[in-house]
Amino acid sequence: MNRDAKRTLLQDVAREAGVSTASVSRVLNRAPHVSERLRSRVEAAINSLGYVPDGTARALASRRIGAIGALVPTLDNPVFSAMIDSLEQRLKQYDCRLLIATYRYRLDEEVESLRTLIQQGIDGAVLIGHDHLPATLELFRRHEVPYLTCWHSEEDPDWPSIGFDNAAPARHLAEHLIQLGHRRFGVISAPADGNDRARARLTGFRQALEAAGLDLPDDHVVTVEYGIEEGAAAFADLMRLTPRPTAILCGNDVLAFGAMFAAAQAGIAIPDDLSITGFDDLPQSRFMHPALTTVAAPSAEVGRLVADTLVARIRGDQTPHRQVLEAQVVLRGTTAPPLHETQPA
Amino acid sequence: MNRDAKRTLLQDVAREAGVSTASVSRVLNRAPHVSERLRSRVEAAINSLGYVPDGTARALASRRIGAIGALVPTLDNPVFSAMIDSLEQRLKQYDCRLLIATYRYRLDEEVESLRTLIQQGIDGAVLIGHDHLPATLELFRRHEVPYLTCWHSEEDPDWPSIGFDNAAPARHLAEHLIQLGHRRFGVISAPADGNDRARARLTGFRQALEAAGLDLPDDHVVTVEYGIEEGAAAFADLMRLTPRPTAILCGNDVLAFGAMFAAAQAGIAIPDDLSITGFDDLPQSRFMHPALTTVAAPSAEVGRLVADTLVARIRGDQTPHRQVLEAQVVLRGTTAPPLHETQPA
DNA sequence: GTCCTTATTGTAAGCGCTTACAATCAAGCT
DNA sequence: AGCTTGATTGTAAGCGCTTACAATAAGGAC
Repeated sequence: MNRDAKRTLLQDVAREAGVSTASVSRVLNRAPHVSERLRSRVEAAINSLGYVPDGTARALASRRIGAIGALVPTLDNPVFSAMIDSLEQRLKQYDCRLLIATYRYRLDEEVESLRTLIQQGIDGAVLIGHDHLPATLELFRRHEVPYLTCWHSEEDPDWPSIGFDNAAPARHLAEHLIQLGHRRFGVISAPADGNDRARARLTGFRQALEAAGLDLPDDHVVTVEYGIEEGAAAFADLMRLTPRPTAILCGNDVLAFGAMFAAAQAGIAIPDDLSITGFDDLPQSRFMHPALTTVAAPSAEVGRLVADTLVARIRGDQTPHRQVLEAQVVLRGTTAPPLHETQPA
Repeated sequence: MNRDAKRTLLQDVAREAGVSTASVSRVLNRAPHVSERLRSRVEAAINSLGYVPDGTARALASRRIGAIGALVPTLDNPVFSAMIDSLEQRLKQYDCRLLIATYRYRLDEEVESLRTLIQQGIDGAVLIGHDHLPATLELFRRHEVPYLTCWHSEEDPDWPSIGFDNAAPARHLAEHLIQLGHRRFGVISAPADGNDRARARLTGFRQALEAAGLDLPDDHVVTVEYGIEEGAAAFADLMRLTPRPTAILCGNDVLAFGAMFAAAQAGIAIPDDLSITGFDDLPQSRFMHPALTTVAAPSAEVGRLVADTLVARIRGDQTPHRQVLEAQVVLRGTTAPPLHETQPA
């Protein structure tokens, strides 16, 4: 922003209205103890001069920035962009802007981005998930920046959170498949390193299998980066196992899309020959053929609640340390009993 | 950010290093005329005190913010979030942060958001598309904020741009279908109001049809909001026409997904009974069954180029007023000759 | 050795606003 | 009328940094 141009300043408004700068500032900030008469005089001056306060000066003097930072692994994943979308819309209602930084699942890059954001000036910040470097916490503490994590539901005194249990719905998904008669499972997971959500989902799958006395050999768990193509490749790997799994649990919908695509290519019928599940419930998941059985991550709700809660924290209000939302299993068309098998038990 | 805690200030660093505040500032800003000896002394002091400069004060004094604003209709559309993702990554290299605001396709909300961003402080801004209210331009001019528009390629002295022609590829898509033998077309378009891209694509479709002497009655163009469901509903409308169109041109991939879904539901085979095209080339489009014929919008490339160009403009460098990228038609499986028709000509 | 340049460094005046504190004033009491 | 009280408004000191300008030091040329 070029300020060489002589802008109208608060001072000019004060002169125009014949009041002090303090009064103008008070009107601007809706402070108490301002008479109607003064207010209207100032407002008239503001309008006639087209005055726009300088946010930078305001921030310096008031120690409030009017913006929060959001650190997300990537915006490429619709599940995050949906969350950010609702977060931003809600923040607007609090007259608060949104600064975004991505770190491509590299926690050290997360720290760096956070450092820059804090230095740049933010009133608060929200992170995704529970996995973070100690340096991250240290930054928040040191600069006394209110913060929140989301998308998980771990209980941790260090990390206030708004999210949902990633393990339980994953377990339910697996239990559902077990109940349908499946005994041999394959899993396609996102890299678990620095990604507690991926780990929790995997844990959920494992819990269900273990409880049913089923085995999940290491080579039945394929870890791949996020992406349809990656999901397809992982699927191909799993199909090379003998005997083949009859159900594939995917760590997210996009991986499941890839698996479904690869299945179609290979002439494997879903769900007759093989069941597949996802996690996230992206908009298109219910429009697939067949529609994807998955878990509905409450993206928009998380975004809204993060906005409300973080703003409250910034104001110094008390807020719950941990807020857990529902992530419902959505049974659709990609899961069915394993038809071509004898079904024991 | 709470500054009640006594932070280390630039002053403290100066005292610790036994130099003036100006010298510290010079070191911080890599200014010329600083001796090695002084530099290292100051750097040592900075490290030992763990000093972090205050971005707000810096912004006020230097008149540089270190952040740009991006105004997008919505992040819910992957095509935009992909662009934003690459924009942010590239900006990081210039040590520049990204402020995001969405306006849900309401141009008056765009103006308001821009006003807030400018007031808050941004060094530059990027808008989507060519349709904007005069007030938007007025804001840029008045506050002398460097700006850019993207995602379109209109030639307009008021609006520097980085994007691609939306009409030409749309025309090519229609021409391709005409060449395949199609004569009766349906169009599913996003609302054209305030959305030049949607209009341009529609224009492209019309040009091709007109050139071929084909008619496109008003009831063959259905306008719906963005969304799979919306696309499906529009498709159903078009299928009620008699005689039915043999090809449906969709304004974007998501609408095409909806159409494909509805077609499957209705037992209409794509592409045998009906051809469908999209626009955007979302990641999943090539993984549909059949894979979607569409136009590849260079999202990531636009993001990168916007970052490079806007930063250059902020620095005062000369940059091209209009940069046009390629948006290639991608022929895939949803388009084929209209089999069940006698093919004239 | 003196004077002029040029490279470094310091001094201090802002950047445009907020806000503690002081001053003012009208209203309510005695 | 004189005093108190509380609501309004003004005064001016910052917020933490950058940078124009002055001052000083260090080379060179004569």
